[in-house]
Amino acid sequence: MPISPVNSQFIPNASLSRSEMEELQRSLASIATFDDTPETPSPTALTDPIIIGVDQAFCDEQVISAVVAFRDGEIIERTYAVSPIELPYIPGLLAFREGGPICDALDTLTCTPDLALFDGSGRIHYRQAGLATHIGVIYDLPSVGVAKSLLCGTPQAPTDRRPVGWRTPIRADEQVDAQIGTTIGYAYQSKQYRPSATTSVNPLYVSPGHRVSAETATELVAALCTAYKLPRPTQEADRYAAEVKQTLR
DNA sequence: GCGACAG
DNA sequence: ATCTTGTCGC
Repeated sequence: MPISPVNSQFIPNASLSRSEMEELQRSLASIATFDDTPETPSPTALTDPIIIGVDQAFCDEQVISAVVAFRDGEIIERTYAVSPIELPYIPGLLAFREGGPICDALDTLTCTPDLALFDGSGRIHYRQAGLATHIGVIYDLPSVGVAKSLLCGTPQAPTDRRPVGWRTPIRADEQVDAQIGTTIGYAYQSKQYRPSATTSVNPLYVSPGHRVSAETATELVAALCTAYKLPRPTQEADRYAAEVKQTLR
């Protein structure tokens, strides 16, 4: 059975004003769940749940939103949607640029995912409403945000030159709409840094999207990071989006 | 005015 | 995100 929007009032509308977008984010953040639920997949039993990775590629005025579904480490479905770009990139409003296209792609998925991984932040966001949280709430689906750089918040410890598996909490600071000190995610070293000093590998910034805790989100990403820096679902979605992009040229 | 800023 | 060749290193 396919998934469908549960909280459709949050489906991104690119024609809203900036303040209206921010207000909608505060509203959806208030109903987001940054804790594990009975339906949250267990990081130590990842053979049964269906996990999807979502990522985008851009081509002129269009966005290719790709979704790759996994079960027991195998790809069971791939789908995508091509949508018009309706908004430029604005830090803090990424969901209004990529969210619509992502919903277009998710609505063509035929399987029923138990968890979604997104390229971008979840709770690590000024209003605790990053892309992963936004889409997770719309479908009421457990979701995790995996960003390659930090949008806001402060790492508890310096993140440079850390060994694989190392992590440190990302704490809310004055620019985050949360009690200062709240753990809103983790920096996670998924790949070894270059001992050569001249080149280094930055950590991933993992945060809860919806219905998952920061700790479980990080454990899930750790379990899904195999050969690459990015977790498999996201890595494959990235590759698939690029593959589709070539087709459109 | 200055600095910061997911993709 | 995207524009882009070679090159250093495991």
